[in-house]
Amino acid sequence: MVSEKTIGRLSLYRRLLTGLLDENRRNIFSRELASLAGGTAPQVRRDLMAIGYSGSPSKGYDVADLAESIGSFIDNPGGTFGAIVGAGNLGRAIMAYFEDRRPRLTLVAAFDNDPKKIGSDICGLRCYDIADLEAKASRLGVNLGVITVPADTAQEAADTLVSAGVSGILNFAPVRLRVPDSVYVEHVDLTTSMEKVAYFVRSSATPKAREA
Amino acid sequence: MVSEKTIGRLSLYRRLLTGLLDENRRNIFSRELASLAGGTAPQVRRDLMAIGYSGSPSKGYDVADLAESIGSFIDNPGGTFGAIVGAGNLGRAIMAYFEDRRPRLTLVAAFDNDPKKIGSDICGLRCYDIADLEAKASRLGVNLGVITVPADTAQEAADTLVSAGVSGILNFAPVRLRVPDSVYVEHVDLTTSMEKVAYFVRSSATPKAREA
DNA sequence: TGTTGTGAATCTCTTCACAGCT
DNA sequence: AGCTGTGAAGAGATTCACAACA
Repeated sequence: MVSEKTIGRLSLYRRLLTGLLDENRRNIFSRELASLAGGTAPQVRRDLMAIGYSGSPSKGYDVADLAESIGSFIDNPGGTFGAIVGAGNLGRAIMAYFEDRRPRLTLVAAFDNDPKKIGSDICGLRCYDIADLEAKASRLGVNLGVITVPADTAQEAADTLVSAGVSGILNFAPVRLRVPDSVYVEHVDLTTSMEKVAYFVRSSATPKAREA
Repeated sequence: MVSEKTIGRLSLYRRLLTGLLDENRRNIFSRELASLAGGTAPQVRRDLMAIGYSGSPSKGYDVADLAESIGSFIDNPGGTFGAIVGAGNLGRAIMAYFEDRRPRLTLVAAFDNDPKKIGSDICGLRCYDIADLEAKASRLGVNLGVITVPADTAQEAADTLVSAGVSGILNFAPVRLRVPDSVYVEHVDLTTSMEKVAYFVRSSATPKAREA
C-alpha cells in the first residue's frame, strides 16, 4: 500500500530528523526537510500523508514526534534480527557500519566457511560455520539476511536463509536471486552503481542527481 | 535521453552476457535474458531498442556482439578513472571489489587522513594524503569519485572532488550531497537499504523483488 | 502571509498486443 | 510457429495548484 520508494525516503527523513533533534530543533517545514533530503516539498508532504501524519500550517511538523511516527511505521515492533552471510571485506565493512546498533534492527550473527574466522568475534559479532546457517539462524530468530558471499554461492546462501525462515534479504552479490514471492530481496549492485556513474561522467547530459 | 534505470539494466545485461560468453553461449532470446536479469522480455527489448540494437526473430541476440554494443554505449571511450576517498572498512571493501579492473573503468588512487595509511598500498592502490586530494586527483585525471568517509566530512570531500574536475560521484556516506548540476551523484544508502528490507520483513505484504 | 493536505494534471516507466519477419 | 520491434494503453510516481487554516 505504501510504495517502496516512499519507504526509502521515510527512512532518510527519520535519519535527518534525529540529526536535527540533536541540535534541539523542534519544528520543521516540508520545504526544509525536502531540501535536506534532496527532494521537493510536495513530495515530503505526500510521503507523510502516506503514513497518515499531519503537521500544522503554522508550525510545520514536530521533529521528535514525526521521527517517532516514522519509526512506528517502518520498524518491526517485534524487532528485526539480521545475519551476515560472508565475512569477507564487504561483510566486515557492513558489520562495522551497523555496529552502532539501532534498537529495532540488530545484527546477531555472521557466517563464513573460513576456519580462521569461524568461532571468532568480528566487529562484535560472533562468526559461525556457514554449514550451520540454517540451524543457527532459525534458533537465533534471524528474519533478515545480508548476503556478502561471492556470486557463485549467493543463490545457495539465499536458499538456506529462506529455509531458515528469513523473509527479507539484502543482497550484495552480483546475481539476481530466485526466492519465493513471500521473500523480499533488495539488490545492492556495486558494479552497476559504478557503471551508472561512469556513464553519466561520459555523457555531459546529466540528469538530476537522485537516490539509489 | 536514455533513462537512468535503463542504463542500470544495460550494465546488468552486459555482465550476464559476459558470463554466458564464458560458457560459449552464442545467442539468446529476450525471454531468457529477462529471466536472468529478473525482469520481463518486453523490458529487455525496450532497453535494447534504446541503444538501437537489433536482434533477429530467428536467432534472438548475438551474445558477444550485444555485450560489445552495450559496452560501446555505456563505457567512456576515453576511460573512467576513479578515486576512493576514505580508506576505512567500506573503502577497502570497495577497492577489493573492483580489484579485477575492467579495462574502461579503473581505480587509480585512494585518499585518507590516517598517517598509517598514507603512502602505503591498499588492495593494490596507492593511498595518498586527503589534503592532496585536489592536486593529485586532477593530475591523475580522476573523473569519478567514490566517497566512503564518515558523514561529517562527506560534503567537504565532494566539494574537493568537484574542484578537482570530477563529474560523477558514488556516495556511500549517509548525507545528501550538494553539487553543481553538471555533476552526477549516485547515493548508495546502506542504512536505508537495510531499513527497507526490515520494513518488508514486517509487512508480509511483499511487492515484487527489484533492483536498488 | 505562509503553510499544510490533497484532487487533478503531468510525466515517466512498464506492459500489452500485434504487425512483420524468418 | 515463435521471435523481434514498437505503437498504444496502462500503472505509478511526481508535481501542480489551490482550498482550508493559523
